[in-house]
Amino acid sequence: MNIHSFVAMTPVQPARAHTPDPDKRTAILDAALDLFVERGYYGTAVPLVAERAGVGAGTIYRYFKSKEDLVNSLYRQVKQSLANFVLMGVKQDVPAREVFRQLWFRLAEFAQKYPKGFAFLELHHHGSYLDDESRAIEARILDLTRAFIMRLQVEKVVKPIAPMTLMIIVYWSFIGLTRCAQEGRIEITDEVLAQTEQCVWEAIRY
Amino acid sequence: MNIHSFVAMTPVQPARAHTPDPDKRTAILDAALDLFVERGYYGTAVPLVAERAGVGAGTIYRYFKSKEDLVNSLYRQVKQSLANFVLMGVKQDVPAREVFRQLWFRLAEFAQKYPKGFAFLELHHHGSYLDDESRAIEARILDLTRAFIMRLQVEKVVKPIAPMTLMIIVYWSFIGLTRCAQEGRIEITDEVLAQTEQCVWEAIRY
Amino acid sequence: MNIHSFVAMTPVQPARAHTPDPDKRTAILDAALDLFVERGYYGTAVPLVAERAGVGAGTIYRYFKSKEDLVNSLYRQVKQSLANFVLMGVKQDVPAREVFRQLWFRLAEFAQKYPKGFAFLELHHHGSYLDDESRAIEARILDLTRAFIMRLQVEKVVKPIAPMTLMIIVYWSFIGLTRCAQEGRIEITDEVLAQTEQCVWEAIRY
Amino acid sequence: MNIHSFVAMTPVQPARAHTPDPDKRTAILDAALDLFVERGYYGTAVPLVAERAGVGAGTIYRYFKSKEDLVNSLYRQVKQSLANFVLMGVKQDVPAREVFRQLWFRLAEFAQKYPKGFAFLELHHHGSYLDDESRAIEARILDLTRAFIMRLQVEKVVKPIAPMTLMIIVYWSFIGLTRCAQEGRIEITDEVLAQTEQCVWEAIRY
DNA sequence: CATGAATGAGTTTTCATTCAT
DNA sequence: TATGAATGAAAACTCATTCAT
Repeated sequence: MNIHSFVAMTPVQPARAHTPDPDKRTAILDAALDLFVERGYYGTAVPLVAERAGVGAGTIYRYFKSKEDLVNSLYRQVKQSLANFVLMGVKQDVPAREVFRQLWFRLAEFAQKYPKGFAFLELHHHGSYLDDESRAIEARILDLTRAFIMRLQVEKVVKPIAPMTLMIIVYWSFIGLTRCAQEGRIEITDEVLAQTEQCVWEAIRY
Repeated sequence: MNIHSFVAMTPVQPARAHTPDPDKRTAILDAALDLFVERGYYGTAVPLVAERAGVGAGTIYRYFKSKEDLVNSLYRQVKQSLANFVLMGVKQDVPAREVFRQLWFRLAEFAQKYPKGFAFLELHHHGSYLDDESRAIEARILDLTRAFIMRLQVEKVVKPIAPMTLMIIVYWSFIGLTRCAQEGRIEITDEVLAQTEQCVWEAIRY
Repeated sequence: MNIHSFVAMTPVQPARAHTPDPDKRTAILDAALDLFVERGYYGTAVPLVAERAGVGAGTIYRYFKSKEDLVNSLYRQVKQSLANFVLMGVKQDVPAREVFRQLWFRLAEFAQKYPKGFAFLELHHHGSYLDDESRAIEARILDLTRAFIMRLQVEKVVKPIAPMTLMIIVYWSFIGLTRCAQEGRIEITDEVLAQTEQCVWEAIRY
Repeated sequence: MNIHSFVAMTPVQPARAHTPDPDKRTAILDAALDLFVERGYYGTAVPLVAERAGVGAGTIYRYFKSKEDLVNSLYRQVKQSLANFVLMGVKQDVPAREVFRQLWFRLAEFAQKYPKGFAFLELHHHGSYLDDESRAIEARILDLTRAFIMRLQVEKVVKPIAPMTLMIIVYWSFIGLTRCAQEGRIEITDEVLAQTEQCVWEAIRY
């Protein structure tokens, strides 16, 4: 069970006429995810990805234009998966406090189910190789989230300051949590999760 | 004006008998800081650092044993500078709320004065090349901070939950802020800074 | 015609599954042998070996882990070939004097057929880069030779002194001969060979 | 007590107007001898020679044109010292057998007194860097030795074959002895020395 | 004169990408 | 179409030599 089995359910991957074997593409993405998280982008040799994926080195280049294209494709898929997973799991017809709680725990569920996927999104210094399309996806997700926050602001349940600021506090607190957990500094128990959720809510609530 | 002009005022750098030209050493560290932030550690070739520093490629190896030694020296200097800057600028004989405010704005002042230095500390997945000494410095700073939080907990001004959790919320919110500012997503005005400080305080206060 | 055409007939080279082109491996070994003899190990750059072998520089590293691995592989093959060639060509059911003569001329035949191979074995100060396996091969050959000498001593046909001493006189006299021939100081004719064989025999005979 | 204190007694070093400090020159040669024997020519960095000699790196280039010039100067001095030492210690008005014994033990005495000097002469693959002058010295010594052998041949005490051949047997047997001693394969006791002298004499005697 | 910091050409080695099979 | 052996450009690092002091 891997993130791409989830990814596969989403309409993210654009149909590329010349790549007739989606299983092989998925195998390559899975292998790349594992290795990028373990060893970093620059520390991962393409032939190694091929070997782990069980394909020839040249085959990778039938599915991806370059190593950079591979990492960008991966980034897009995982980012989109995260957004889908979180947003699709939230019932909106409940009080704002409850919606927030759901979002937080949905985020936690994703990070727990697909730790490598989440780690990949936040662990690296993506800046140097992300392309415009990847940045566009990020921007779209950001817009969705901003819209949601603004709705809460209209309802006067969260503070009337720049939505971006509120998002940063919530999301980066969560990232800090997972990062520290990865490095073994803390363990993310249900209790910790509940406590931090409460803290962060108090940070943003009206 | 660069972080090392600040670093130079602190007694951080261990005297290395065989490197008699501190200017050149500083020039190399400055160039490395710029480039590591721009392109990442693995994305930065040593000759490029040399060129930007205005020295020959071989010269780097007169001041640093290896590229890894260079990045670790840089990490230690900046990390220590940050700790010194923040802790030395805080008056302790004031209410806890005020101490927290001072810490936050001191952090912000550092990040504003030496944006690349702060970015460097948090932008990378340092894990793969930091050595024991660098980790020791990190641990020492962490301990200091934890001790401070526990004092606030005894005074019942912050929540009685794991100090690490509280630290994460505060510090990673700040990191998120600077990271987004770097990427041009927000601008860190005095107002934003005051608002976020207030939010984060509400997250951790008792 | 090169030493490796001989080597190829012997079961020396261990099967390396990941190197499916023995021709290319042989071409690299041949080029390395030429160059190491001409310019020494440290005087020979890897790309030069590649060029002479007619392959890319990177290709060398598909067949050998490192330059040191290359020189050790070469050393082992040549040393083993020499031992095989000499020992396999000697009939043992003849008088000791005759066995010695056969050994001497067999050695000479090898040195004449594969002058670079023989030169390589003795020309260098191998000490600094030979690994344990290479030394083990050397030790094994030494033991065989020592055993042979001790048999002659029991038969009272050679002097009853330390076998190592006798070996040194014989083998290093031969090495001196080939070295001087290489440097053009003498020419190794059949007559010279016969004369020296007689001299050396008189040195060690009882 | 080092070989160059001996060297100093010989008229070998040509007066070079621009090198006014023979002590410093000697210090450099001594350091180079030590290091070349320990680590080989290519394994020895010039600044290391300077450090061991207690001079600046640049100073070496006031006494020697280049690293190659340094190794050649060293080679010439040691080679000449060896020749002087051996030839000057031999009384000629005794029977040929006795002269040979004296030569052999004089050689041994040199190798024992100045092991590094002797090792340097024979340990390396000098071929790649020795210049014409060094080769000329070698040739001169060779001629002297050849003349001596031819006298013995006229007296019918050694075999009437090419003098070079006889020289090779004697000298390379001795080299083999010292080389094996260095590598720890044998120990050169007085007994071994006497035995080998006897063997080698029997090799060349009429 | 003597120095030793600085250099850049050269070293070994890696790896993203290609292309003959 | 899929492969993986081959490549060569580029990486980190070394060191003989120079030259400002």
